[in-house]
Amino acid sequence: MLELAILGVLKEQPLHGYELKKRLGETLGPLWGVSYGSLYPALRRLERAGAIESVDEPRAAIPATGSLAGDLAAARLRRRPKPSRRTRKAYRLTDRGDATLAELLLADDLSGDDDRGFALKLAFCRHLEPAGRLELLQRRRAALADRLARARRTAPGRGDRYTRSLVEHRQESTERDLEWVDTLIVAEGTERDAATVNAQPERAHYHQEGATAS
Amino acid sequence: MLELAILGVLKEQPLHGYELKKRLGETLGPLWGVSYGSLYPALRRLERAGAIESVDEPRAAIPATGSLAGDLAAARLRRRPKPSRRTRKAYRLTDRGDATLAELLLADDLSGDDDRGFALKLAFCRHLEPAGRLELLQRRRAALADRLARARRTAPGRGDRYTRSLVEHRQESTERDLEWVDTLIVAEGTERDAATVNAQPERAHYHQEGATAS
DNA sequence: GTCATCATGTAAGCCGTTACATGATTGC
DNA sequence: GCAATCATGTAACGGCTTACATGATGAC
Repeated sequence: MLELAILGVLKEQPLHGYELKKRLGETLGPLWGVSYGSLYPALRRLERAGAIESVDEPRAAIPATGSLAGDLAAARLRRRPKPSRRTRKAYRLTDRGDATLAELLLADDLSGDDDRGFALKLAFCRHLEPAGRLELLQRRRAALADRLARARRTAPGRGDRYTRSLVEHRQESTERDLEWVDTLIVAEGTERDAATVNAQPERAHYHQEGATAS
Repeated sequence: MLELAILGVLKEQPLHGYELKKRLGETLGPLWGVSYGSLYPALRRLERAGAIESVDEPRAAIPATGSLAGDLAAARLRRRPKPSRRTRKAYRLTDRGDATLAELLLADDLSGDDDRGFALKLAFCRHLEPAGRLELLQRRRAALADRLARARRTAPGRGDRYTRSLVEHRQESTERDLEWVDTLIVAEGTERDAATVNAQPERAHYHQEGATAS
């Protein structure tokens, strides 16, 4: 999970550990506070695995992608009078790392079951092609539906007042989660239709064809 | 957390590890699947700490509390023709374990922040006196309110479509959690009032709740 | 007598944490 | 020069999991 988060953030721009941690804290929010004790070892692991590489001269590595934050970071790294600064290693995603990211995003593991895992994947799923994104959402949907079915199957009267209320509340939460994922799936579909229409403007009225092969 | 769960279950009746695991699976539901690899060491720790003690002859230890499951377990343990069965150690909560349970339920630790921790405590908070229960609920309320305030303070437009939707959904969930805890707090208040009323039996026609005292 | 289940345990590992140690850069 | 911050790392531990090893009991 950590590695997925790291690759996801580095996909957008090269960063060094310290700033990476801050960025993770921002984007994942209160959802996950990564610590240095796990971050730096993870970076080394990823580097050894060839998923990321350190760039000693970040000014040459950042071609002003148009990302505001990226440009700011690049500027910050640039504006140093002395070319010392031997510490502070920025890491950049390699092609292999890019593949690894896609792989991790599609992995069966913590997609449907683990709530935090799904949130994490969703936060980075923009780096996935539409089909993969849809699959991720549908796996989640299936897991939630299953959880809900299980919850409904168990006898409703068990436990004391508190446990009953807890179970009931959790079930409602699951129902809402399911509805939410459904809206995401629908949005994904209309998004794809819009893209199709944009690609072939003159044949917009033929949009029956399924493209369901998964 | 494991120890809290174990003590909470054993508070109701003595059980041996195997059945304890099943019971945990039932009451905590899909929320938590404990494994033997953590359960048995935890039992030994608790025994060394004096919080629980093993009862070799469970038939003498279960005085038919009226609990259906308890009686069934006792019957199961009773109906063996040969008095062998040296394996299978049932554990019973000691007075010290009782105190430990109350302590763990009131600990600041995972009450407000950790969702799973709160759920776990709520599932066993019936073993707490009303004041402690109220405090638990209010700590949770405070944590949720804080989380919500933080979520509202951050700029709403950040991130891509998926991240925005995720953040929004999480915020709504937190709002619902907060409302739910509020209803629990209110119920706690009316419960206390009802208890006061019950102390004066001429008002018995107010009895909303059936046999809540375990 | 053998198979499923009940039952207890150990070993290794995973994935993260906290606490600590260290050093560079910047602002005053 | 000194403090605050930036920045990287290590060591020890925590809590739980999986996989494995072992054995008793009961049903057929």
